[in-house]
Amino acid sequence: MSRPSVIEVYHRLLAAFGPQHWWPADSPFEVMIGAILTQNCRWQNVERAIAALKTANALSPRALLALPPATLAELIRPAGFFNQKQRSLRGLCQALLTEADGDTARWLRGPTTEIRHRLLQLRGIGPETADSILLYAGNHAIFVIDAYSRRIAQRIGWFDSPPAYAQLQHHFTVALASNAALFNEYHALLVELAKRHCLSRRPQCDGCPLHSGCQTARTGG
DNA sequence: GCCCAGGTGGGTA
DNA sequence: TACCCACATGGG
Repeated sequence: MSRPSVIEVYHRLLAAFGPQHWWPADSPFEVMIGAILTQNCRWQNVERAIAALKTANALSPRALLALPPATLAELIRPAGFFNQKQRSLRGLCQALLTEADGDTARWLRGPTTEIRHRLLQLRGIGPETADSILLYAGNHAIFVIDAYSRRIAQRIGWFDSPPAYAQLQHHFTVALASNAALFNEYHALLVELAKRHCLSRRPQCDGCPLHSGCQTARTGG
């Protein structure tokens, strides 16, 4: 099988890695914060930033906004881009407070497309961050696309040229039942695959569950 | 020293 | 629309 289907890839990854139990966070608000902090940054560094926020008792919209911007920037420094991420975090918290009295679950309740539109209006929140928040904090059935899923899709051979965000999202969505738990698990498995095997920029193909189905394997990478 | 990491926004042609 | 670049830290 040289070009596995969307479903086949999912089953292979689940069989190889097991459930991933994402998102690693204690609350929907922590998911939202993590989604911004992880932008172009290793998760390990995000964990440091979140730990610092916890120590500062700043893991609520009100508490985070109460911090001076410079203090907030200092706390999240390990996650990089701390000046712009500090602005993004404050903007998100401001929206949560004014539109839902700081109640994250309430703010995320409602039609997916409307909440997504609102998220995309906020500074520092693009399609991936918005969809991560919708799926992992709000339990909305929306498929998250990231750099990993793009590389994976291309190396499997689903696309000849790099697909646009919406194009790849559509590719997954039409092939799967609209199910938040499924989308959650699938995206987490793709990230795990990329980190562990042949689909990162530094290919290590030994033991890759897609070994017979990705270009890296066929070209000996 | 160099490349990379669970992106986003602004500028230019 | 399609590129290019700034943003910044920490690990390999």
